[in-house]
Amino acid sequence: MSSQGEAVLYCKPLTADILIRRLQATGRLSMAEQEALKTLPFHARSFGSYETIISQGGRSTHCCVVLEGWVARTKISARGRQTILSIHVPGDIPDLQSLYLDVIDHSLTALAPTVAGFVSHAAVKHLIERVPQLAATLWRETLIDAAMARDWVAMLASQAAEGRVAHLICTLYTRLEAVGLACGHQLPLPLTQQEIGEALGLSAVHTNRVVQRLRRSKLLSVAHKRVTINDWQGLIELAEFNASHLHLNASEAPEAYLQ
Amino acid sequence: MSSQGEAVLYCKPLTADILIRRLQATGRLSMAEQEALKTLPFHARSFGSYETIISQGGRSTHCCVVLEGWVARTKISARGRQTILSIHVPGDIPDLQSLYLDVIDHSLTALAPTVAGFVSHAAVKHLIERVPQLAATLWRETLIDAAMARDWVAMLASQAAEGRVAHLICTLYTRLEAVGLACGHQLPLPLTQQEIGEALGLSAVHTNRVVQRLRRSKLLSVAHKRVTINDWQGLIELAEFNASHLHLNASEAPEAYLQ
DNA sequence: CGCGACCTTGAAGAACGTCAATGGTCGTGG
DNA sequence: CCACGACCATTGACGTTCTTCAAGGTCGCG
Repeated sequence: MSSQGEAVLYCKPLTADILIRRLQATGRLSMAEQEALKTLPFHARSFGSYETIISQGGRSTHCCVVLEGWVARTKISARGRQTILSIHVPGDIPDLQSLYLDVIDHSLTALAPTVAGFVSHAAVKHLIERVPQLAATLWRETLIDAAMARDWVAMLASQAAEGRVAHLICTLYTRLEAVGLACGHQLPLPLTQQEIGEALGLSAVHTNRVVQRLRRSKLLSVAHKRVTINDWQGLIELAEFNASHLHLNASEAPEAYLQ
Repeated sequence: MSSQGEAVLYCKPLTADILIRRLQATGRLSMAEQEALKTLPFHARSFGSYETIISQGGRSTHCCVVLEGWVARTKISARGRQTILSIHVPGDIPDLQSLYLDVIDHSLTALAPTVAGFVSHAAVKHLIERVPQLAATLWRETLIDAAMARDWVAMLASQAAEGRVAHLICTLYTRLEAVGLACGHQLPLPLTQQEIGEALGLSAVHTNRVVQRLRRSKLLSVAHKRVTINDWQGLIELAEFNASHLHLNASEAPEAYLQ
């Protein structure tokens, strides 16, 4: 864990907030659970773009919650080529699995200036003993993470480049909206086309051409690291996107639910 | 759940055996856990090739353990094309996630004559209340499943056709070996080339050509639905395969662990 | 024997990768 | 304020990989 800024906080309202907001979006938290979460002691730490948050191969003693910014699970192949396995936004806990799997098989990298909160495994384990219902909630969270990975597999195996890019935009929008970080079919997107390619298994050049095609066909537009979706329905159809695997409560992400 | 044969059994030694063998391969089960697992009541049921075990979109009340045969998670896209999300062998619990996610976002299909054991969610939940350590064990099992999905993502995003086929063979061999269903670099493989293609995002024709190339380069040979790996090290390098994401105990799967 | 399921082959074209060069934008230092 | 460099998006040309269509071939099984 490399570091820039650092501070110990007993859950600034704001930071506990995003985690609770996320867990509320995929389930129902009892008051007891919310109170318990607010007692979780964690360190907050800032990372610059491309800084490594956790490195592959290590053993970790803490779980990391994304508080602000963008994080990717990355893996570097033997041939030195980087792959992005998943992309995480505030409220996600991208290494919750480290609670029970000691060796980390991928790195966590900041894709933009990011603030992450670190909670020790011991604290989490103590918490779920004290509030057993939270064990189910957190387990469920890892199951949703797995469902997202399977959805990603389906996208890679069944879609050509255009559908993949469309799918990426659809998921990111839906997930950001669920935690209140996007609305009105607009979303921030700090990724470079190179990185989008690394996530989708495409070259940067081809990614560029595909993005241009999506713009020309009026599905979306891009400006200043923000994407505007001009034709949500069209994008969903192209992507064959179905948000059900995100297991969001019905109130959020309206359109995506109408199959 | 369609059905052929059916029988209620209180854990035939043989069937509890494969599940325990699998859980032993990825962790350590205490005697208490083993005893508890043996009390789990389940139905066994047989399925013919291509029969659907659980259909997408339904809600499930049971978890399904593969006792014999081959099972795939499948998804049918809007364009009617089937994708295989993952492949499961005896000892796997391919829908353990249904315990906390009520809507199933994929189907389970038998790829060969298969026997599956069904355990009600209620029974599992009762079990993990009684033996809390089993909750961690089963949670961990779902985390390994997620790690496998991420590995699959990395393979699809970073590998060309030859590497993908090599990777598939490497994982299947390692996993079968872990439960004692393969050894000596030979494994049963009932999948058609069409299905291998559906799993790897390739057309059946191209899959065929790639398999031929692997045979001509002496990496493996195929006969009577059995694959013989002639050059394990070469196959691993081509596949960039690393078994660490399977989290098997070091004693199993020897070579794959070096590197 | 004949049928069906699967594997194999060829040919043409679409999708995608690589290499290399150009242009745009932004922040920084002079 | 301008020049510069860094980083990113964009473009063209060319080669490779992969898909699709269509037509055999092989093997096991009724």
